[in-house]
Amino acid sequence: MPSAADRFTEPADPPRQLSAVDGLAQLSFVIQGLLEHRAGARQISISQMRLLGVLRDRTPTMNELATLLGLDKSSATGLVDRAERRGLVTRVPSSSDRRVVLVDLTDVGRALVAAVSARFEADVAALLEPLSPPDRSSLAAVVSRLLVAHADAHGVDLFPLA
Amino acid sequence: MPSAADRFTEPADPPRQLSAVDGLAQLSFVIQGLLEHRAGARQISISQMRLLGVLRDRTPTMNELATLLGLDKSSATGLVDRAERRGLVTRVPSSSDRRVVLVDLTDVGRALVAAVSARFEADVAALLEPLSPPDRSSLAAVVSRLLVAHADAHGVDLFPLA
DNA sequence: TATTGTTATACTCTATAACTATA
DNA sequence: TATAGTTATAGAGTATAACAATA
Repeated sequence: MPSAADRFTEPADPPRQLSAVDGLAQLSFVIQGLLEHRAGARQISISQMRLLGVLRDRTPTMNELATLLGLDKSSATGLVDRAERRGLVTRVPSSSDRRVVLVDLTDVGRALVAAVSARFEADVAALLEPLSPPDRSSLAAVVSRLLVAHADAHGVDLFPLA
Repeated sequence: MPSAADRFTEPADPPRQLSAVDGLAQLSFVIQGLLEHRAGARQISISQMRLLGVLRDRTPTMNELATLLGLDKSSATGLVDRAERRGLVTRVPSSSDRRVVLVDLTDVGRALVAAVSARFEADVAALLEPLSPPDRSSLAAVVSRLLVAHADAHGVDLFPLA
């Protein structure tokens, strides 16, 4: 695993051509870093951002939420507790089953996730800016193919922000 | 931010063509998930994995280590404490300055990071398997260009495993 | 009895501030 | 005084196990 951090100690590193494997691995760290930075600017963790992202087009039960985020029920309780304390989400009792709690975005939460997402996507777009339009679209096509193949093979494995 | 998690509730989702921005954002989550999974199989967190990765080709001081990982000194102390308790790293007193502590991988730590890295890289390689060799190498070329441009623009921003 | 959600508890990870020991 | 590292403390995030309320 060649390290980009090597540039820290070897600044004169000649630009080498990375393998697709190494390049994508490094790129994934860069992109996660962009998200962390944009979310952090609003005092939001990646976990909170994923929570808000999931809620953008859903009002799930606590149980469904935990499954969507790949967390234990008790972890979801804590995550929602902290988000609720900050006014980003609300707990709504279900009318049909008194055991069930639904989780919903507040207006503040919705505005926050929209703002962070927009800035993050702009960052990724800026990252892609050195590419020519044809390069960009062939990259999009190749990456789409990878994601579709991966989703087909693993079903429900991918969990981006939302 | 289109969500891959949508496939959870809409399994019949037709394969859509994602934009390069959305595709790369999602792909970064997939790749981070692969790493988390392989590290987790050895009871190792991403933070511990990054620590071990940094130490693969360095024996830094605590201070250097904190800088390399982008952490506060005190966070590095805790990270190294836990790794040392598990026999993955050792603290070595500096011979030239009695305030300084160097951090080194143990053989166990070195074997662990090698094993996890190898499996993770194989996972990424498997992810790329649907691509034809020419597609793979053009992907490698494009991604390399992005990383070089990003490194040039931001200096020391990229922090993969190591 | 089974399910939904919370609570109790414990551990990792991170940060800030104060401290010790060198330099 | 300044630097290297640790400790004290606090909070987020996660998990397991036990629990209460409801079905």
